[in-house]
Amino acid sequence: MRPAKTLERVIPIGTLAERTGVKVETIRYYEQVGLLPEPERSEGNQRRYGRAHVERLAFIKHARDLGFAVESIRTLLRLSDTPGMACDEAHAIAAEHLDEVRDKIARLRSLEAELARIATVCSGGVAASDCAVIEALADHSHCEHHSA
Amino acid sequence: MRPAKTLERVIPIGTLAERTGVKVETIRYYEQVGLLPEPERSEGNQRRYGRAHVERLAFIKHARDLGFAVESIRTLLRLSDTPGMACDEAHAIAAEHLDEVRDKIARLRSLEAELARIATVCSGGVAASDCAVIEALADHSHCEHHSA
DNA sequence: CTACAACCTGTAGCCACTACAGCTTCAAGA
DNA sequence: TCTTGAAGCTGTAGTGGCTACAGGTTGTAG
Repeated sequence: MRPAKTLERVIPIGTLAERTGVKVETIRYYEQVGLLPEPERSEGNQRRYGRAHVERLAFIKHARDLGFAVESIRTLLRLSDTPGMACDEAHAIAAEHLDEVRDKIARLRSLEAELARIATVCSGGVAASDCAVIEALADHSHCEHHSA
Repeated sequence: MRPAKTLERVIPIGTLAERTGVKVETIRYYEQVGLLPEPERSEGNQRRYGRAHVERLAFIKHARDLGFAVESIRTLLRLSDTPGMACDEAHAIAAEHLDEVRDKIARLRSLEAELARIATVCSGGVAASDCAVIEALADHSHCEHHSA
């Protein structure tokens, strides 16, 4: 007897989407940009995926969720495909991305501080000519933040 | 005698760019999407800006630096143009944006934590088959983070 | 008057999708 | 076996907020 549906050896794109949490259109996009290898096709030209695709797409999704750029993921996948290759490069990509994330957090925190200041002063209800939000945006003098 | 160049009443786009820190192309873009009103033109069809444009562009730049979407800025500008209008809306926009920024910070912090974990374990030099970065991305099991 | 920087318009590209139009295929029920 | 409707297909265009050209015109200092 054949295995239950959720354990089948080849699955269509919709099932792959469900199983990985990646949308159908996004899966086709990943194929188009060369992240996901082209799968076999049914007689009627529909994509049929196997276990390897599920794993690879899960890898991609995990990396995307962590904010890695598609270009970085391409490199990470290449590294994971060549097991003899040194891990230095993967480590460098992760470390660099971590730096970027930390930078982004720092910048957002300074935005948060200024926004909080602006939003607190103005509690609404006043005429716009006196609105602290508008005034704060119009007047750049007493703020020391930097461009994004 | 005429005033010094930096104090002139009408300025070309390049000077406006210098004075506000907004690139020439971006200024034209803001005009195109209706954030900055169309200025007068010279006889030769070149844009000539006045004091009001400098102020409005500074407002826009400040708001963009704070991460406000162009659409929000459009509303904020409209509010600042109608001085009788209540400030509630401006306050709501700022408060909502502050919420978004805080959300973003929270999400980035959880990314940071996982990236730090991944990057620390793997210090490079090992073969990719044993690389903690690759493994962590391939194996989703011991991580509880959520999609972006 | 000449040279050259600065300006002009319009279009295409960036990232990582997302949405749609207009078609074909698959699979389950009658 | 036939029908129906969900799911699949390709290709194109749109998102946001710019940025980067190409190929021309204007402004201005020497």
